[in-house]
Order: sequence, then structure tokens, then C-alpha cells
Amino acid sequence: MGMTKQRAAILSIVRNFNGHPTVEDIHALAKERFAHIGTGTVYRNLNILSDGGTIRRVQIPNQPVRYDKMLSEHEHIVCVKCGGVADIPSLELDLGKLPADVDVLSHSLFVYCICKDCLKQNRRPD
Amino acid sequence: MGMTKQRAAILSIVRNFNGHPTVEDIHALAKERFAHIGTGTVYRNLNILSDGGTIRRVQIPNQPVRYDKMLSEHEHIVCVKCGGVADIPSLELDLGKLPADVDVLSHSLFVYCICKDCLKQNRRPD
DNA sequence: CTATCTGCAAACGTTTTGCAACACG
DNA sequence: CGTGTTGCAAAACGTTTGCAGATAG
Repeated sequence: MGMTKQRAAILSIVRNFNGHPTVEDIHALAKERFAHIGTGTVYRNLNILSDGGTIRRVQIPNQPVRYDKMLSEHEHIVCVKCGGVADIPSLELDLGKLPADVDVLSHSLFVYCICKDCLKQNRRPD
Repeated sequence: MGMTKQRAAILSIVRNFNGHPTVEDIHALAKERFAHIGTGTVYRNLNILSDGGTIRRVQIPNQPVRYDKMLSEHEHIVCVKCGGVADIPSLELDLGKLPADVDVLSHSLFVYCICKDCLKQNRRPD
């Protein structure tokens, strides 16, 4: 996996981002360093980095993909009002209820809530 | 919510479908009854029916939306090879680990596996 | 020197939307 | 009659891809 300047920059953007950046977020920051970097390059590198396990892809239903620098096991909680995403510890899943012969590979779990900020502003879910 | 013939047909297609149809599946079946029904009509009606709680939307990351006639609480298991979807009983979620002041509204859980058919054919995940 | 990568632009698959004509109560 | 719906076509959205030239090792 050759580390081009662009790839290294994209990785460092994800690692330094406070939260779970979308491709758009990452592209905007990358443009500060490479004025002419295209979306193709950003998408391609994020795919390479996440396929290689260097970063993690976070695919929330109905939202553009986000990326996560945190590789250790955890889940995500999503505000239904503002779309904000936060990390939560991984919740125990009782897989004992599954048919015995099913071989579980992985899972994807999102917990939906209204975050404190949105509660304060008295917003309600759509 | 006025029940047009098209809306009623779409609802009955979802209710009679064995599994979790995509919009494409539903559209194909709807065309048997209304040769000129458009995708717009199908999407619009599925949105209205699921927003109203008559059917359930199943949004698996990286797949087109599916719909589910089953309204009672359950989760879905997805084959990473063939994309097949099956119902599984709702798994206990230990929400005790969440920050105390967070108000959970709902969650979305997908368990990924290789289904029996794909195992038989010795397929492996991508 | 060659394999890989870049920027750009076009294409992709899914879903939504604008609109004039139509159906229903 | 008027509100809500249809069919159609075009647009929107996020993402991928083809390509010719550039870069890394």
C-alpha cells in the first residue's frame, strides 16, 4: 500500500478529526492541503484505508458514509434530530437466540436518541 | 390517507410477499396490475405506508431499501454473500451501559452471516 | 522503469421531485 | 368542485469508474 502524500493527508485528517467525519468533511479539509484534490481520490483512499483496517467505515442507514479513527470495538449512538454521532461502549448482544447453525460474522448496531443539545433547544424528532 | 387502487395494490404486494421485497421487487409485481405504474408512485406510496406505520422500512447499509410487513419487534440477519435477509427474534440489548441521561428512542441492528445455501455452495464472503 | 496513483469528468444506482392530467369523495 | 394522486421525465444524491498524465519506489 504505497503511501502517497494525498493518502497520508487523508489518514491524518481522519485521525485528527473530532468525531465521525463524512467524505465531504474530509474532502473539504483535504482541499486545504491539495487545492485540486478530487472526490475520486478521497473516496478511493478512504476505501483503501478502511479495507486495510487502518480506519473504520461507519455506515449509518440513510446517511452518507462516515469514518472513524477508533478501531477498538464499540457502537454508535445517533441523534435523530441533528444527525450527530457519538461512540458508546459495545453492548452485549445475546446471540443465543439465533438458530444454532448460523455462523455470525459481525453485526451493525445503531442506537437512536435525541442528544442533549437538541433536547435543550426543545427540538423534537422528525 | 386516501387509499387509491395503486396504494392498496402496493400494500397487498408487501403483505403477500414471502420475504423482504425491494422497491424493484414491488414495482415489478405492481406492473402486473397497473402496466404503467411509475417508480415515483411506488416510492411515494411505500414512504407514505411506512411513515404511517402500516409497513416497516428495512434499510440495510449498502443495499436498496426493503420493506417488511411484520410490525412486531424483531431484528434482521443478512447474508454477506447473497444479500438475503431473514427475520430473527429481537435480541436483548443491555442499555445499562449508556450514559444515564440519554433517552433511547429506537435502534437498528443487523447481524451478518453466511446463509446455509451459500455455505453449501462453498461461497465465501467478499 | 513500472506499478500505482492522481485529477477530472462522466457514469452509476437509488431515490426524490416538478408538473400537468386525472380520480376520488 | 378541490385536494390529493398519478404517470412521466428530469433532477438529485452519494459514490464509483475510465482515462491520460503524474508520481513513488
